[in-house]
Amino acid sequence: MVPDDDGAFAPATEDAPSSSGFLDDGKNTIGSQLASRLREAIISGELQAGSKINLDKARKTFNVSLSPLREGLARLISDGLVEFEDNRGYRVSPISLANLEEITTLREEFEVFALRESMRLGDVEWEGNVMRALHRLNRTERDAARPETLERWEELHREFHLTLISGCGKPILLHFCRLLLNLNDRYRRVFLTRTSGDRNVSQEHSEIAQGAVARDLDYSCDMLRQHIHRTGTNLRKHLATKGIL
Amino acid sequence: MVPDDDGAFAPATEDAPSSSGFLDDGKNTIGSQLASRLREAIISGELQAGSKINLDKARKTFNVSLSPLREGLARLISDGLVEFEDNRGYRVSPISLANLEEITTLREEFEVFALRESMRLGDVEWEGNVMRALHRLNRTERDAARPETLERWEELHREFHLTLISGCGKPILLHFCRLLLNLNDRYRRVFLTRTSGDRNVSQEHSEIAQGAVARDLDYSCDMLRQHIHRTGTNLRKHLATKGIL
DNA sequence: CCTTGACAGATAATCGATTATTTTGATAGT
DNA sequence: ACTATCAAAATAATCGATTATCTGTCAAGG
Repeated sequence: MVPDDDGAFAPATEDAPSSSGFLDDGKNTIGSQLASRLREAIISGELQAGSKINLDKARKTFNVSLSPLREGLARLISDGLVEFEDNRGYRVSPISLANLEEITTLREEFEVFALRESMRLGDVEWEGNVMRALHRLNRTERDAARPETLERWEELHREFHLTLISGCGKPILLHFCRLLLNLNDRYRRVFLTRTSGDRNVSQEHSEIAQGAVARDLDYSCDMLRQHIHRTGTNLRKHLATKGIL
Repeated sequence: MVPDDDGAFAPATEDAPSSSGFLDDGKNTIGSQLASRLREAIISGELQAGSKINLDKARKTFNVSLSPLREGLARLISDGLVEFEDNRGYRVSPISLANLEEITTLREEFEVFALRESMRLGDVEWEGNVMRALHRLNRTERDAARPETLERWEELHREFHLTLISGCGKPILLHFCRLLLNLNDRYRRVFLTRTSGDRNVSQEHSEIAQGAVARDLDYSCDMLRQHIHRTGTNLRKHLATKGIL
């Protein structure tokens, strides 16, 4: 018997760390694979926000049948990246200033709460994971000229933020945070190819992580909140610049 | 009748006040209808927590084909009521002490936050809705001997809590709260047929609502937090009594 | 005994075709 | 011109059958 399953919202077995992939990495069914491909397509902006998803075209594009296509789309609904209406089909969730602002606010609220809980409850392994995630992130160059570096950086950045709060022992909360991070990343991927000049993001991450493993609750939480807030502000500016309502 | 969740994080399509329902209330496709029936079956405990959902049996029970069945189940995954694993199928999300405790904690955190935002941002219409929801709830008898009254009460209770926070102007947050309320209601439906003797729940609701429309932020939030906390404590006791691990 | 592997039955995933619903576009009446 | 109406086309939903995967059982070999 497995000791404990994590109730609702299990950690969604994320992609295996490329290196030691002897454990079957999920992604078995066509539906799953589609979900991944579509998720990437949406977050990267390849599929435009707000646009309708025509099932027939999608079916041909991906060379699959309706069933797995719907299956995949259904998962993206859980992720908040796709919306659905009976008899009207699916569409990519629209973006808006209000939506971005809500995401930022909720991240400040929940991610910070989750960090606090992690610091309160996290064990040594959690600390180790945080430091590793930080190191890997800071060692990765982010060159706007080479898209593949951006993609890699995004992945590690996401991983860092999730690791930071992974010690909180609250699967549902983690699920919510993962969701918000997804939603947020779409804005960054689409609107921010480079960091604003007046920020040293690496250092921000370091400060948060150092504070976290040192269990300096107030400091670390405050840093994280500011980090999230700054990103939100930057994104808002870029959204305005590129003329989104 | 409260229309069930609108798929993704839709901008809070205002629920039609039960009376004037001349507008087609959704529930069009078989998939949607199934989702509702299954949701009710799970929350009411008819489908036991943790149990496997055999597609073939379910297909026969409900007299439908696989496609809409999967469709319906997919929505319950978004609701956190069903879990899924590739090639292993679906199962009703298990319950546990840890799960209940997390739900309670998160409700205290999120729902209170949403209430505060509602008081900060809600307009007069919101106030009216709150008072109406309170009135309807308090006017409804809850008789453990007659299950239909319990069901009705649950519906109005859920409606009250959602209305209370409906003024916050944050669709994603509302979605999260609705989800948590769903998960929480399952515990209450299964384990609490009557209110603990030392509580006057009607009065608790009244105090919260009165404070809310009076914009007494600290008071109302405090009352709500205690309200949620007490329910959590009661449920925990009953869980223990009935011998759940 | 315990492990390993192969078979068979159960179950989930997918497909191609069919049915239902919505949208579009043309036509007739005011 | 403007709206209403209806048929045709586009699109979504569903079905029944087929294929793929998993799970349990049992026999052979260690």
